[in-house]
Amino acid sequence: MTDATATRPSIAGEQRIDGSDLLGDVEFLVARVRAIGSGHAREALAPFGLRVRAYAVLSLACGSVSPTQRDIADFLQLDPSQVVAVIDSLEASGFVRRAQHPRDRRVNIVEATEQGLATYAEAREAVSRARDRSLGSLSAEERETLTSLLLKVAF
Amino acid sequence: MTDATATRPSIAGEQRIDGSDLLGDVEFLVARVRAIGSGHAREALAPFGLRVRAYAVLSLACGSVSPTQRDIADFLQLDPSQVVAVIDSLEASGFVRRAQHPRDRRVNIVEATEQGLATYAEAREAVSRARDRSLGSLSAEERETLTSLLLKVAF
DNA sequence: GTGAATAGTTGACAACGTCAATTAGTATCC
DNA sequence: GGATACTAATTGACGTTGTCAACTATTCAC
Repeated sequence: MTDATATRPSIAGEQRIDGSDLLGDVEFLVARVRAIGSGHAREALAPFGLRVRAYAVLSLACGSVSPTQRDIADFLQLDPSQVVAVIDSLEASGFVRRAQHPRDRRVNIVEATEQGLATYAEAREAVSRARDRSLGSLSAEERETLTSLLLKVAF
Repeated sequence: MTDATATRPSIAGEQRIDGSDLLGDVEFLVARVRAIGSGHAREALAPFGLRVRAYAVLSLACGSVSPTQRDIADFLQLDPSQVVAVIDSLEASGFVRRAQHPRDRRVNIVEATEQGLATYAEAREAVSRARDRSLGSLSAEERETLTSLLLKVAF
């Protein structure tokens, strides 16, 4: 009776699931870690009226080079139509604006407004704290290692 | 003209996006890696009539202990109603069946059929090859490290 | 200048996530 | 042993996300 599983009806003598092959499956683990992390990030961003997706776009808009919508779609691996929706909402919130490209009238450049920059600075802190919660089981060195390995896979 | 970016209209003298803070953001990287990985997995699983989600459930059903639907929901972090839908489709395909729990008639035990086991064995290989593509930039040792770090975060 | 390609936009549709309510069965507590 | 609380599975609703095709305006290439 020392086992918390005793009250739940599983099969074969109250034996728990073992995850079989999935526990060694990087893709499964990545999906699970993402679910955990984006859940925390979502909570952290809610007070700012931002979702995870919009935060990522705002982050790009706040970078040193204002991106085009196409840049954003490529970088975030989004369909261009999704970028439209996110920027519509960010623009409605007053965080970014669409500006003309100097030499190509097809192109929109997404610039952060003052308000967008200020909000991003705060949101960034909140996300950072959320990250600390998600990665609490890792040492600083492990975090570093994880980041660099993911970076290799991601690009 | 040696630069492939020269044909695409970006801002500030054809300078590319630098990703700003996102490149050091574990959550962003995880999301991106997941998108890449599940894309490959989806392609690999399509010939079997399986989606990524259904493959994960089938994997559990093919494990040493047949799970209950509740076990599956907990392990995959799904709402119980989503499990219903996935098992409905797996059952319609003849890959699993719902069996009675010996001591609790509320509970369904999800068992793989012969066909389910056979299909899983093949699908597993296909997923493994897809994984090799996704993780091609990592050495075997790095893959091992990545897996164990993700495991620490995931559970 | 004509034809091919690209940026952004709109709309449609399936898949996914979340939540509330229902039904059937089991456990608890008096 | 009977009322009460809890749990497993299911259904249905609703908003979000992912994917795709089509369209317009503009630029590029020959």
